[in-house]
Amino acid sequence: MSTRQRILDTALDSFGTDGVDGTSLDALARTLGLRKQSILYYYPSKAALFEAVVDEAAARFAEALDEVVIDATDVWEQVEGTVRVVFRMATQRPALLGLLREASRPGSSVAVQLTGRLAGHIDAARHSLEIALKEGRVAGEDARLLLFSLYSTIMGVATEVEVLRAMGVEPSLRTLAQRRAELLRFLRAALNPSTERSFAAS
Amino acid sequence: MSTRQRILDTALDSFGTDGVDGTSLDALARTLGLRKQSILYYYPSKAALFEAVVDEAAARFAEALDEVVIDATDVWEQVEGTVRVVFRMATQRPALLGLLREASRPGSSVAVQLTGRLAGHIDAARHSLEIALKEGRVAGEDARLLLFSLYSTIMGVATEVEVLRAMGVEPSLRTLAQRRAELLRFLRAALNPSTERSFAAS
DNA sequence: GTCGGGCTCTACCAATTGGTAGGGGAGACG
DNA sequence: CGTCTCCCCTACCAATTGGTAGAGCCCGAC
Repeated sequence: MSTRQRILDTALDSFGTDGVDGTSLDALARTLGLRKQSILYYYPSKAALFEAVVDEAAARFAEALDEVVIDATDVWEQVEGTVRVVFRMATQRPALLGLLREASRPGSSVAVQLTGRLAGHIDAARHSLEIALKEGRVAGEDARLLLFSLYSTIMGVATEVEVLRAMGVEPSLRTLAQRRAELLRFLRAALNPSTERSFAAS
Repeated sequence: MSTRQRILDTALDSFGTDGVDGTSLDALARTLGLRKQSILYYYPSKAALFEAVVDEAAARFAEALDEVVIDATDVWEQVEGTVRVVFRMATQRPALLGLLREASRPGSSVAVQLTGRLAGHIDAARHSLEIALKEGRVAGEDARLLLFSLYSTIMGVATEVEVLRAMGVEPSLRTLAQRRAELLRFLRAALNPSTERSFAAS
């Protein structure tokens, strides 16, 4: 792999795990077996490197989601596929999800950039949600807000490991399957159109 | 307000907004109209200050949740109340939620501390969920995982402002009410016990 | 008055930060 | 051979980092 790509990869892991502010170019170079100046040769500044890393992460995320969108024939399959993709990432490359979290922090400088790269997928998802809503195949009022709720749930369940611990569940491969099953059940119930308004308080 | 408390408050806002690594003691002191050494007089190190801030945030969060738990007579009211509390914080003190997010980052040194402080509330919530599950009043398999899903959804919807923007919704007071209504509808549907397994794929 | 504790300050410090300037080696190509 | 480009390096920099040492000030108690 080219040095340029190695830097990008290592930076993604480090930024996604320790945060951008928590990662120094020196430390990054050390784990790469390089000097900091070699990093600055490829990327003129730390900010530029971060932007490149965000682009890389967005590209990988989009790429993984593409499989889902292509195969899926309806909304529920898309949700299921997205959960599959996100959970795969959570085990194989948690730093990638951490980086998305880092880049989408309120007030982040790269938030616009990140969301721009994923705009196509977001639009597609919103569109199929809109259709499904109109046809009464899923429950909800606003496709955008529904998509937002779905995203929050999936990403939260996939990444909030410490919260999971707080609930008394130690993260492991065995509990991961359970978590996924429970998440899918949760989402399926939330999208189920047949029961709107049938569950009143108390 | 005492200087000690002022430091704690300002640090909470700064840590919650810019992150711990993104906040220097010098900058913090500057916004306080003090020298950094005055901060270090009250808190012997930045790490100690962070721990104190985490405790403070946990206490405020717990305090706000207490109102909910006291009033609530059933699970759904607790969920509704929690959403109310979290959304109030999201508008009145977003940095507090930001700090919870910061403190619960995977691998965070203060994660144990934070979750310890909230253990009582977590246990109580899990307990009432367990009872409701047993009595068939809510849908689900595992109370802990269900609580985890609920938390992820609520916190995500309340804090992921940039994602919301990506969905095409500009955060404002007007859309906030919509977001909350849609979130409540989403959660209500997800918890609804009457429809388990009635929504198959396709 | 003066003593002492609580509080904030000035003065420093070594280490680390992101970044600049430029040297040198190795291979491609004339 | 020369030289040009690509790549990684050493050397250096000013600014900032968290943290130490200790002086001075205010104020209430004795």
